[in-house]
Amino acid sequence: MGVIELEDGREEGSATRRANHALRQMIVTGELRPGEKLKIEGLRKRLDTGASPIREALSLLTSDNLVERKEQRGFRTAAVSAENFEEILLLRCTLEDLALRESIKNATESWEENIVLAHHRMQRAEASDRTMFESRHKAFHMSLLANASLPILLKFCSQLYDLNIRYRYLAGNALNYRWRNVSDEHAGILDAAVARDANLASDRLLNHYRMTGAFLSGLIGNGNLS
Amino acid sequence: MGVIELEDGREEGSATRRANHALRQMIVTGELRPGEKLKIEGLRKRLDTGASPIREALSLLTSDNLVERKEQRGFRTAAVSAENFEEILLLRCTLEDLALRESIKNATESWEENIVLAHHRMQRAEASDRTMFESRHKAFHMSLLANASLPILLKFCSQLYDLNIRYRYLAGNALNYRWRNVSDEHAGILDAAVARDANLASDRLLNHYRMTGAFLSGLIGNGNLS
DNA sequence: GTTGGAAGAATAATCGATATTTCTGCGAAG
DNA sequence: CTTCGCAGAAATATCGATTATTCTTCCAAC
Repeated sequence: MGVIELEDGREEGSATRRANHALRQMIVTGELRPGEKLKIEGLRKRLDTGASPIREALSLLTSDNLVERKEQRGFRTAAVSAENFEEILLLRCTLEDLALRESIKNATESWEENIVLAHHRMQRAEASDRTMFESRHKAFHMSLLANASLPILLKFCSQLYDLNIRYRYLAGNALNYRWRNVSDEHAGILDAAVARDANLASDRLLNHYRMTGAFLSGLIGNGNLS
Repeated sequence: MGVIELEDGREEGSATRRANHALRQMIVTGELRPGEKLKIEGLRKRLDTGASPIREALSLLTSDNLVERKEQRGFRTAAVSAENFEEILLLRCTLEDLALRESIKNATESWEENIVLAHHRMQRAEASDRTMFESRHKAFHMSLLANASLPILLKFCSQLYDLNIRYRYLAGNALNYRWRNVSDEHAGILDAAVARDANLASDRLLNHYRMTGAFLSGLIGNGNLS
């Protein structure tokens, strides 16, 4: 399969897929606020599509814990809370530890090349816009895990990643000043993974999450979100 | 909230919810075979409803890993494989261990009563029909975990439970002869949980899964499914 | 001043029909 | 004998409209 692709091309695919991507992005970035009512008619016009694709996309996002549904009274974006954030952090640490170790256990040359590449792309984007950086940041983290032959686990990790990054967006620019250290942390994780040292890589990865997590927890505790 | 409810009442709710339950049940029990094409028109007539509820339900089940979708060529039930089964087993052991320990950590009197009750109901159903037993078997296992204040984790566990039980249905009646011991295992898990001994409860629970898992793995390896 | 409830508006859920894409089978070319 | 490609058929995806439910407002009764 060679090298992983770069561009996403958000125009391609069915209306349902487009709606799914667009809505996920809007929720994750906080363009749709937590707990906000999601009226079909409004979204239909906003995304210039029919009601069916919107409803299907919302159904998908419901299973991904980004949207909540109440029988006969529609959809709204998932609520946020300190407990929810703590749970996401806990699950990420548990599941990514497992996935990363498995991924390293199966290490291959092409996987190694892919994580180096993903890391490079993330670094290159760091100066430019947030959306691009976040997209590549996710790609980097997922690439670390990608070699675990555990598709369900990877799906859980991807889901949890999206849930987590939403809190980062909600915390807004208060987070920016930390990015310098984060860059070192990423390099450290990459190095350990390339060296195929599972213990070190996992330690660094979990530490990376707990650092950012503790920082975000502080913000959340002070009522800086929703 | 008092005591947990018994009957499910599958007629209530919206068409989408009904379709979701019905399709989930049909896939889990193997009435719809693994990899089988799911044609909207056919299901529409079978469940006597419109295309929209069917599509929404299938979208939900896609996120639950029971249905697979390919762009512009519809839905089919998820494939089964030895690897898939092993992954489900691994994830169940990891996640239920976490959930059970957390549940016991938060132990309360009403939770304790609920697991005793759920266990009793399961035992009472054991002689009667399979569907009823399986429904209560799931209720029992989920009740053990229910006291963990980790809703996302519980959702994952519920999802994995459904994925797992599907293999049990596929293995069919080859499984029946084991139910005698399984009954003892359940009692052991319940006792340990009531005694709030997290280590013992988790050991017994995971052993319970690994026993059934090893047995099923044997059948799967011999090509007895799909 | 508060409560209860009915009429109307808004919205969700569902249906039936259409447009678009994929699948199937058959015949012609190589 | 195989491969290619073009109808015709089948199925998916999507739309627009209808039905059913919930929400809101306002007025009357207490």
